[in-house]
Amino acid sequence: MARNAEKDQALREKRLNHLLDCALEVIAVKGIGAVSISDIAAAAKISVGNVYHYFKSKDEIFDEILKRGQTAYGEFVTHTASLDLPALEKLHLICSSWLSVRNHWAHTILIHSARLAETSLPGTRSQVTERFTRNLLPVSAIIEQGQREGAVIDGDPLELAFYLVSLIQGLTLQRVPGAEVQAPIRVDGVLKLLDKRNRI
Amino acid sequence: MARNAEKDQALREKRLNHLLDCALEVIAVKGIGAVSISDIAAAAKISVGNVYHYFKSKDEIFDEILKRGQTAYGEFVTHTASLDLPALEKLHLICSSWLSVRNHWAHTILIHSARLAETSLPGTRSQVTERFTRNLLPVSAIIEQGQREGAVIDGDPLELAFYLVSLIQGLTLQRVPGAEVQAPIRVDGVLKLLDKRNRI
Amino acid sequence: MARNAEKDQALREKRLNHLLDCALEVIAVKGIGAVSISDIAAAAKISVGNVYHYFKSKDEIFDEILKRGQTAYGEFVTHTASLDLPALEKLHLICSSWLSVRNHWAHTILIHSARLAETSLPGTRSQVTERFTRNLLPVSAIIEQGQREGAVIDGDPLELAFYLVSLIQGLTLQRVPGAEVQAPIRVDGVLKLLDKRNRI
Amino acid sequence: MARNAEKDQALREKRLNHLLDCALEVIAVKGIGAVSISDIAAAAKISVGNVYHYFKSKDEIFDEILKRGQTAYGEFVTHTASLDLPALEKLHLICSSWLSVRNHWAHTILIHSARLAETSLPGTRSQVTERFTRNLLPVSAIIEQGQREGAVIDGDPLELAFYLVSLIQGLTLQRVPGAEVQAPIRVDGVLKLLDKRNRI
DNA sequence: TATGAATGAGGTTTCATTCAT
DNA sequence: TATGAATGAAACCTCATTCAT
Repeated sequence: MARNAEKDQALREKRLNHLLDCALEVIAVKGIGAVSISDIAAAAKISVGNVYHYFKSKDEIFDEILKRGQTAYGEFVTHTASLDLPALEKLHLICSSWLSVRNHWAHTILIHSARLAETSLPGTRSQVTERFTRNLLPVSAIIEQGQREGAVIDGDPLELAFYLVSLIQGLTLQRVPGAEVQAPIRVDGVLKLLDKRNRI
Repeated sequence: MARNAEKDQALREKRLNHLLDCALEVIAVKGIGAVSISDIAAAAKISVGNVYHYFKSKDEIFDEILKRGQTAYGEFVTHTASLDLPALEKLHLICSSWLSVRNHWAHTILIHSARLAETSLPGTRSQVTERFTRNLLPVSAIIEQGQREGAVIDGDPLELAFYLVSLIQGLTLQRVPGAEVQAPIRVDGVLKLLDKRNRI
Repeated sequence: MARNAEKDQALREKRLNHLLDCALEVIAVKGIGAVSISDIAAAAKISVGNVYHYFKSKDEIFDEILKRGQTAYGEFVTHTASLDLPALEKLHLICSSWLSVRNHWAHTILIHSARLAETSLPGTRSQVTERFTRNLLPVSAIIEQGQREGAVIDGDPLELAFYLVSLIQGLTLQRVPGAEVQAPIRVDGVLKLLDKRNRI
Repeated sequence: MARNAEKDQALREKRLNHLLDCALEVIAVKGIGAVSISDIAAAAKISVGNVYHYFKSKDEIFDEILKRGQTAYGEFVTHTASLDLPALEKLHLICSSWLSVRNHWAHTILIHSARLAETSLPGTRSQVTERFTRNLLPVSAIIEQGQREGAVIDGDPLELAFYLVSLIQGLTLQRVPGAEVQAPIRVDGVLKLLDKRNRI
């Protein structure tokens, strides 16, 4: 009668991921701050009380979403950096992915909300920031590659990476549904800011 | 007529401004979303109920702060644009002002929070966005001037202005107290992204 | 320089009456319970604080309005009773006045609201009831006259008066603006309930 | 599945009804307008917050009580109308029930309060009035029967029903605890107003 | 008398979290 | 695990009344 412990664990993992997916979805729709536990529970079609069998608190849910999102982004950037491509093409891949996928949008919102809010879990903010900083490194490496290729303007690669990512995030925030700034956002346009060649 | 109507009005105006200043201050410290009316009242050293003699609702307070901040910024940018200076120097003035003054920081936070939150006042979000868009125009004019001077890279001036402002805002958000990204933010570095000459 | 004390008193009386008129008006529009002191002050175009120079409390205002209304009604009924007319014509006068004049409507509402609410002034309810009961007497006298004339059905005159007035009040309540019952209210119809002759 | 869904639902229904009963009780004692959610919660011996698990707002509670009361009254009147009895006896049943049962009294108060107050739920007032009007129909039918029997005076049956019900309600309002009018209320006396025979 | 700012108590409502089943 | 009722703290807001001018 006893279940396989391993299988149980896998099942739990799966439900947990489902819960986080639903939470992110509902955050994207209602906006963080307006999202309650019961919203999340309803989205995942489980009961309010049951949410607490998977997470200790609401903040832990947000923490987990952030961790997942930033980790996935970090892996994507690291992988992109390792490709055999010119630097500008790599950056193009990264920027267009970031600006196009809806989940990235929600994550950006969450990252900034987590920073802006007085979240109760003390570590959240510093962890978010730390992961953010760590994720700058692959981008910085790409930029360094671009400088070696003569394709990217001079300057401290980490600083430039920081500017690029901040710009992308800034642009993402201009696209909040219901408050879209009416100005074009084009990846090519953004990358020209770093492009050394077409200036002269 | 034991009171002077004109003086009363001036007094009211003064107290109202004081209240808004205190509110911005406390928002800057605690972060919007964590700020309650009683926080604001305590900061201004008046009672909670009295706040409602000056504003109909919490949202109206935020609206007013936003309006004041964006209007002041708009005037500053417009004035800067009208100076008799090279474009890059004008941009330098704007960026360093924006990145250095603490109030600007709080305003940026507020602007984004107003967008991210499901605020009840229906017009808030669109008004914020509209003012934001309008404030792009003087920056765009400066960039156009810079292109005529051969100092700024080619491209649609409004688009470039949008990128510049989004970048500044993105950077501002990386400086939330308690979550500062450990990477340098230098106005000169930022402006090199637009600088045509020192690339070649 | 000193004003004439008598004139002062008259002026005060006049302002006081104006205040009460305005209060009744605004109660009629907004409904009691939704009316605040500041509503009344605004209607009378004086300041909130100044209201308290004329009345000790909100309840006292209501008390006074009720007293004025019930007293005026009592005088009207007493006067009507003293006329040299058949009883049914007297009743017709009373009923049509009651059902047609708007102020009467507001007074009826007030009377019942005063009873339904836990008003703080302890005497209010009993005073309202006492005046109500006293005002039944002239109506009762008219009914007695009608019985002597053979025009009104048999029965204790006071009891019949009580029924008639309760009926009028009940009908008045069916005419609250925004919730009017769609059924005809005709004085002739009402009086047929008391009419002895046209039945047989 | 540690719980039984069907049983849960029944339990909820039961608690909900209990809550409404307690609310009506406390309204009857304190008068509507003086009743707060915490009064209702205390009467039902649950916490304030928990009230909101059953009703979205205070107004919804009032709506629900009104609906229950008017519906029950409508069923009672309809049932009475269908009995095999002389019309006057049917009317006697209805009037004495209405005048004697305490709950009816509280309901009448509520009905009128709902009309007098600027309630926030927009439909409340019109719904109350609509149900009131619909509930006139069975009474009207009884009166028509009485006219065929030669027992009830002539006139539009609906109009007479309206008068009768308004009278009953008017009398009910004279019995507010603490403000009882000292005059007899006798069902026989009331019905004589409609009685054709004992006049001549 | 006249003003309206100021207060403070009280009301409604929301919601993260706990708990009995 | 799973449920959703229950709690309690905290938020927003209203308003009768007082008070300094």
